Amino acid sequence: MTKKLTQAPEESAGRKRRPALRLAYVIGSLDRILRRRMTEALAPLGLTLSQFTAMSVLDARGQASNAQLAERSLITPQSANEVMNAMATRGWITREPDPTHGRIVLLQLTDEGREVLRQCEQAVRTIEAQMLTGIEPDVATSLQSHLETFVRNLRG
Amino acid sequence: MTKKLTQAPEESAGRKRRPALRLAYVIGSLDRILRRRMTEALAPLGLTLSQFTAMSVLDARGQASNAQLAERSLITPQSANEVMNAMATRGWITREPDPTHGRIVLLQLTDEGREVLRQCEQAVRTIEAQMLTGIEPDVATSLQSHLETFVRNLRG
DNA sequence: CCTATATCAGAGTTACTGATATGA
DNA sequence: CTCATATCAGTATCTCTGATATAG
Repeated sequence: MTKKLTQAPEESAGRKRRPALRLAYVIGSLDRILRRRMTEALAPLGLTLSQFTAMSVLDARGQASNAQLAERSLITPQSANEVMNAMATRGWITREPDPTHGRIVLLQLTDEGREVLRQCEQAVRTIEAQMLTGIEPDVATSLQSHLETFVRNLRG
Repeated sequence: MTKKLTQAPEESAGRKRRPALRLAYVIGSLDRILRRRMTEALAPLGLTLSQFTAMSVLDARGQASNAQLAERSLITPQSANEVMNAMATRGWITREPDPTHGRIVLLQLTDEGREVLRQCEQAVRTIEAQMLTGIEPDVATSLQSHLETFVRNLRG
């Protein structure tokens, strides 16, 4: 580590202006490296990060329309549709018309899709474990809770 | 908010399998929404997020070669070069040959570049403030410290 | 000759905006 | 008729890989 990261801004220190690392910058850096690592880890399994995200959301929801999935995944319906096309081609999701609404198509993971997703989660777990080296479990839990608050604050 | 985010996994609950939200997923979500917000906020100022990141790194370093900047910004030298082209065109950075090495070009922010960067940081500050709504300052500090540890763990 | 740096050129990816069709 | 959903098509942006020139 060439440079120590100080968490407290020292703007009052005067001449030796060392711009404080913005929280957004740290999150951005973390995101960047995490995204890269996850993309690498998911590639051998045949998924992009976007696809993994969509599959995770679908797994959490159990069932969803393309519009719902898009909103949850923070992408446009068009993008979600494109991602889901790749998933459907590989037989990882099914598309069935909603019995109560002819236009809506309900998306759902297949058993094979769930299996692939489990493998992906295992790969991601490994990365997370490295990331959390030296962090107490309860600290990690608290941290995740706060990050979820951040997301809510920005969405609201 | 249609669905409350629970932080504790409930896998033992049996049938109602609700996959725990992975920490990576939360970070990814936060990154996604934060990136979008920052991109929107920076657009009126004429910078992309990548450009802002590079400018911030350059400001923190004071002076850097293209190769150094690329490494710090987590992008390739080619991408860094492209980003810096745009910055140089607008007069926000200068490119001077390294007196000790004819091939190396030292990059540095101009006063105008620093001014633009300050405006950008102000815009980003606003987004951060919204994100941190309801969070105690010391908690935010601790959080940032932990996130920096995450980055180190993943880089090492 | 070999390595590192800078930089030009082309390619691939990803998500976006716009437009169209259909069902409630 | 109006709105929501799904989906096709084209576009824009970003970063990467490959290749070239030069300095130590």
